[in-house]
Amino acid sequence: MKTAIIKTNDGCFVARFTEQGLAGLEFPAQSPAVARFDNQLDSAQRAWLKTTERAVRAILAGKEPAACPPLDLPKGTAFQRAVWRELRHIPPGVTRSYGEVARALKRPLAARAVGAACGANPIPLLIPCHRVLAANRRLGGFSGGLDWKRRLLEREGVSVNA
DNA sequence: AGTTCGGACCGTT
DNA sequence: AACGGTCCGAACT
Repeated sequence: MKTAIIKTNDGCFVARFTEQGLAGLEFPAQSPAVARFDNQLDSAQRAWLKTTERAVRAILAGKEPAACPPLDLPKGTAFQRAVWRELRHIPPGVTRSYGEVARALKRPLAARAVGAACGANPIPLLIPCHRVLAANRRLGGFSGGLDWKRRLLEREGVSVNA
């Protein structure tokens, strides 16, 4: 697993690449105690990095990315991957509730499990878990911090209840 | 209107 | 067996 940095106006994101594709994306750490980075990406990974950079910047601007790198989601359960795949169908500016995602997966009562799967999402932004709100149209939770969730939604033109 | 409370639900560890 | 990025209705203010 190789690590790369993506600089944006909102801070430096951390991207993790395997031989299969992008495996992880981390929000900028408040304490940039960044460990050592072996930036020895191979050529395929360098291409993925550029695609990832453009995709991240697009989403930070509230827009749909033109392209995404291949995603490598090794340690996800079948249910989690089903949730993550469903999330990728939600375009910018659109939100669903945890329960709605559960129903789309034919597990109408699994709203809480959907929330847990969102929390386990290794690639935020590209897998847009920030577009999933509580049923009362309030924010719900977010692993990366609710301020991030609110900010991302605002950039997409979504207004959220206090 | 808004808020709190309790129970029920599901997948993961 | 216990815990969550939940949900809904009921019972409040």
